[in-house]
Amino acid sequence: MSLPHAILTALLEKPSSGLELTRRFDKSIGYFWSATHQQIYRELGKLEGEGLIRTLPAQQPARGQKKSYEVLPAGRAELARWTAAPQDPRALRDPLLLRLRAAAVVGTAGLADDLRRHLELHRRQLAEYRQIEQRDFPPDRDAPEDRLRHLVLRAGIDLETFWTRWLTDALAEFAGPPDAD
Amino acid sequence: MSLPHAILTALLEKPSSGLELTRRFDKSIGYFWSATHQQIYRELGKLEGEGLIRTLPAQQPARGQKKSYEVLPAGRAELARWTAAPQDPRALRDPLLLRLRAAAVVGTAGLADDLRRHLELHRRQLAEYRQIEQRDFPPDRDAPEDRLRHLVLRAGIDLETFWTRWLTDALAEFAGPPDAD
DNA sequence: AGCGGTTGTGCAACTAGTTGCATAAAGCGT
DNA sequence: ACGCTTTATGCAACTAGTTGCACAACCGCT
Repeated sequence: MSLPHAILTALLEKPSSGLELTRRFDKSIGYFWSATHQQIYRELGKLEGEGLIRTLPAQQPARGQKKSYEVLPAGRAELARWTAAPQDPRALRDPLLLRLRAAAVVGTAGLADDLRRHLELHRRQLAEYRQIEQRDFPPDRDAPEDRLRHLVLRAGIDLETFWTRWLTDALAEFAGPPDAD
Repeated sequence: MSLPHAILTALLEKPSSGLELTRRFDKSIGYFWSATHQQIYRELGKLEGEGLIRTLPAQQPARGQKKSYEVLPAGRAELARWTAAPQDPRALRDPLLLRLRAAAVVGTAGLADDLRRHLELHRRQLAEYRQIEQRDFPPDRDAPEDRLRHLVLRAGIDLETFWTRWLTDALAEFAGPPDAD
């Protein structure tokens, strides 16, 4: 139930066409709620049908022609409602942890390489987040709503930090003590 | 593509019926890969059809009667293959972060209560993990495959620690500076 | 003018996961 | 022997997300 609200948020930040949204979902909002262009186009149609958004006037185009959307008052209200509504925290669900658990049963052969690759990817993501932090959230001025966005970015940074540390530990476990038996 | 492998891992650790698996998925493996009994029954049928598991002999029961499964050599091989195969890290996807981002646009009214609730839930989960750690992984002896399982549990502990800290920060953000405008 | 890449929108079919319900057997109290 | 609860398996229908492809318009090149 999150995708429509992700789109509403993105559209409130700036009215956009489907493709523009898709691009923006490749960064920013997409960092913690990714979506394909397919999902986005479908959801835009649905939201329009529900009267939460509308195409910017001065256009009624067909295929292959740009179509920009903006949020209607009903859409903003729905987003506010959703934001305030209680929701259960999402359960942790990670295939990598599952793989480690499986490796405890069938052995760790061939795993270390992929862990190293993951480590590298998480390091890169972390570096990207830090760069965004420096660019968008300089230490001094901090508008009230920027503080919230900064908080979200900090979550991303801390999570990537966790993964790099954890993967480093895991690899040490593999390389370090191959004795013990 | 993870559920079948989660089931294979669980069955290798101990042959079980569908219901027993469901219960075990409410803890242990389910802590990082949850599944409903529906998914499990369906997947068991599929895995049996593919010759990766079989019902324990001495039973050919119907509805309402227990049916236990064990992993066949082909199943173990498939699990080993999957464990060693490279996989991309799963993208972060969390509705709570989305909500904070939405709140930056439509306001934080009504949010703090639910954040407090989340904080409490994460604290509880953390306490539960720590208890399991004490029970199952005493500081001295550590069998080779227990080290891997311990590593996975540490990931859970660190992630819950992250969430409790982050939620505490977020709440401080709400309560602390209601000035600024 | 015509070809080829890029931009932009979208359908169809699939996989994964969830929810609600049906059904059967076994244990237990009376 | 009867009904009630618990244990156990499963079907059907749904929502969410992914993948592969089609198609139209536009832009630039030659």
